[in-house]
Amino acid sequence: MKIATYNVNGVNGRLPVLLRWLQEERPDVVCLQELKSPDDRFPSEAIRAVGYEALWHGQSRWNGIAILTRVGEIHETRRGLPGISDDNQSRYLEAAVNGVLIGTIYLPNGNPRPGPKFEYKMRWFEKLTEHARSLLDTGLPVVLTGDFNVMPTKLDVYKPERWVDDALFAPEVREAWFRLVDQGWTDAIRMLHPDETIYTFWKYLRNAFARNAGLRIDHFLLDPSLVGRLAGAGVDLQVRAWEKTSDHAPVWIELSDI
DNA sequence: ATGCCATCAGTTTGATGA
Repeated sequence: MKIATYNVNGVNGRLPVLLRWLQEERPDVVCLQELKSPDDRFPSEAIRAVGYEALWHGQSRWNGIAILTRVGEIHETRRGLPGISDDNQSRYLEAAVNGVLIGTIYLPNGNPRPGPKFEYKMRWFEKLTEHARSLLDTGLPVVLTGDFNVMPTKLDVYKPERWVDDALFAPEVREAWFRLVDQGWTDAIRMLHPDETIYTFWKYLRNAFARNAGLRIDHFLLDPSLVGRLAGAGVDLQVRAWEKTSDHAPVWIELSDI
């Protein structure tokens, strides 16, 4: 089963790119972030026309996440994190799909740091970590994936020295990441590619993609029961070069069948 | 230190992003 995550930066503005990528790569399950669409404008018909059922949790203008599948049904298990009011920021959606519990995440950016947005990011991270603990305790196969807005190590940042005060790379944010991962999760990309420079985001500015001045902020976390099934992982870099593309590229993992 | 570019709404500039 191939599972992908893609921060589309506007699902309606990005629709041609999204549909082309779905048709060319045919991932089985897809998590989307930054829909920037209210629920009643989510393009479910266009997505269904290329073979995918969808579950979405949008809001006007900002945030928003979705889970797509072309294998079986989507059984929603949660929208919004426990302990975080989800009334005005749609950032977490969870569903059982094809025998795996999938939580998709759009973790707050947190800039500027310090400030209320950074405090919100840290609070959100804490609540995610609490919920992740409860997911591990179920013993079910679980994938947590999406835009975590954190570069875990300096290998994940072009020019790390420029990012140490930023809300995506500040020490306390990386510490929060490792508090989460050290519960027993596996960073799937790093497990298969421990030493490679791998980025998933490049600013639109200054020709950043052509210079490979990027960040690795879109991640897959696997619970222990899934680690043995991890058969591949990568980034669909070609998509980032298309016209009217997102500033993120799609990221994927392959899980072998049981 | 800032802008660099791009999304959205909706009318045109402002909030947001990373």
